[in-house]
Amino acid sequence: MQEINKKSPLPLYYQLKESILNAVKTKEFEVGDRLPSERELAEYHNISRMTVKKAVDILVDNGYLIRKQGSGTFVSDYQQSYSISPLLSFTKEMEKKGLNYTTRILSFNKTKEKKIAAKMNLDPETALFRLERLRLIENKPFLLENTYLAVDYFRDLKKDELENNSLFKIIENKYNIQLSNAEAEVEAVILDAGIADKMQVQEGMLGLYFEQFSKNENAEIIEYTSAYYRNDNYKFKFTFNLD
Amino acid sequence: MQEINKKSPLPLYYQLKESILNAVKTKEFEVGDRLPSERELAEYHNISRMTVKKAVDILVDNGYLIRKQGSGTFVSDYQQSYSISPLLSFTKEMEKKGLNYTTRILSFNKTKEKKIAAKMNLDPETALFRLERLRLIENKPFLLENTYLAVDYFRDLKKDELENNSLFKIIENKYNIQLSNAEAEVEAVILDAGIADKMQVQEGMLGLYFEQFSKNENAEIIEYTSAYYRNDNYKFKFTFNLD
DNA sequence: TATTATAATCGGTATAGACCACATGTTGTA
DNA sequence: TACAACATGTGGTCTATACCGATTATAATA
Repeated sequence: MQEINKKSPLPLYYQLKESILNAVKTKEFEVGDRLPSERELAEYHNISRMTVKKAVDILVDNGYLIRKQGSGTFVSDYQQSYSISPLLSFTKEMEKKGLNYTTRILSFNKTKEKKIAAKMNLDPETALFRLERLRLIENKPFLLENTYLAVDYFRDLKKDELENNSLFKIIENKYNIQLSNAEAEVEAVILDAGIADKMQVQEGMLGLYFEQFSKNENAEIIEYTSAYYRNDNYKFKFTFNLD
Repeated sequence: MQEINKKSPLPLYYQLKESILNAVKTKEFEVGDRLPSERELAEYHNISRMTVKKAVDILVDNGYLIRKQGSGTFVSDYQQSYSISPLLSFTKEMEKKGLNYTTRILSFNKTKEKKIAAKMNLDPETALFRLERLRLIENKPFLLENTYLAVDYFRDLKKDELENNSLFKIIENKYNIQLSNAEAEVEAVILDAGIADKMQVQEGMLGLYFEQFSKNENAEIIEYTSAYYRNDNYKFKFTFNLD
């Protein structure tokens, strides 16, 4: 278990949280194991029990640990519900199904949009790349997506590399950013004229509106995508684990 | 603002949390308002600041309040559209978010429906339990779901145990079936008269239609649910891992 | 008047200690 | 042996206090 540095500017509870998390991930503490008691951890690291509690609180809240009063704190076997986002796996999913798919880049430019920056927990003045893509299956538009990336993370991003590579491969390989998880929200919408035109459907048709936030291991939002799906022909499908 | 009863068996932080939440809901504290400082709240209720902090922590975590160091704690405007993950257990999700929820069992009976059985990869003549539930958040209908279970797997399933327990808990604990994963599909729909009536919204409103197949470790479909979600107030949200 | 220091106030972190409720292992007794 | 009583260890709650860093209001200065 990693030591705690009292002279570090990082809060003690934060260091301890990371230390425990690390021990869980490296299997030093395995699923089902009982952690040292709060009092033991406090004594070991020479910090107060309340500080230990704060670190454990966070990990319990995030599902990594389970507390049992009178008994101890244990490593959880809870895994975040796993699912395949149609956005992420678009390429893979299409190949698996043997469908003809294409992606058209409608636009790629730098912008500054305060609302988007706020959603991404960035400074309102942050420069962003905006990538608008239309995805087609069997030559029929299926998905229209707007992706935003902070310029600071993605210097030298060029349109032509986006033409030929999956965005997620670029993020992970060229920029060496390890994406950890993503949150997504779906709602039903009526497609307005602008969207309907791009997707070659009639205005007023039903569609799905989708927002996705992809995060790195420090829970910083790396990528934000908003997208419209056609509601016919193909369904928005995903799977997730339950154990 | 509601007083705190030191003789109550309820924890002080819990009482204070409820008190603040109540004050927010009754507009005693309106969106954007600054709350009394932690020190003021502590003095007013004659409790320690750490206890106030714990109450505020929870409300900040649930999105009701926003803290600004050096400035104060404010009522958030985010609570209007809260995100709900339907994929995990509804019960668990609601408790985590600290929302008031109820489930009404509209009907529970045995049926034989060939189309449903076919979807579940069962013999068309298989007897099925059909469970119709209406789920409410803060007393507003949010989700109307129809769940089907094969009678063979769930002998002795009674309505009253469904009233008091999460279905997933019953499946796992009473019937000892380990659910492994699920597939889900979402599409946008217009709520027809029958559905809209049950959900207390106007006919013709937008909603989400959701189908879910839960499988055990042998990839047999144990549970099939079709559901309608209201498209306002709460968003359909989910998380997935990327690594 | 405009700017710059200073003070006051806010939440953020941390401590040491206290008592409670719950779970479990141990011990003494029937 | 079986059971009840007890001791112990665990997390749950709570206090009073302290100092830090960020923000804002106020006062001093140019």
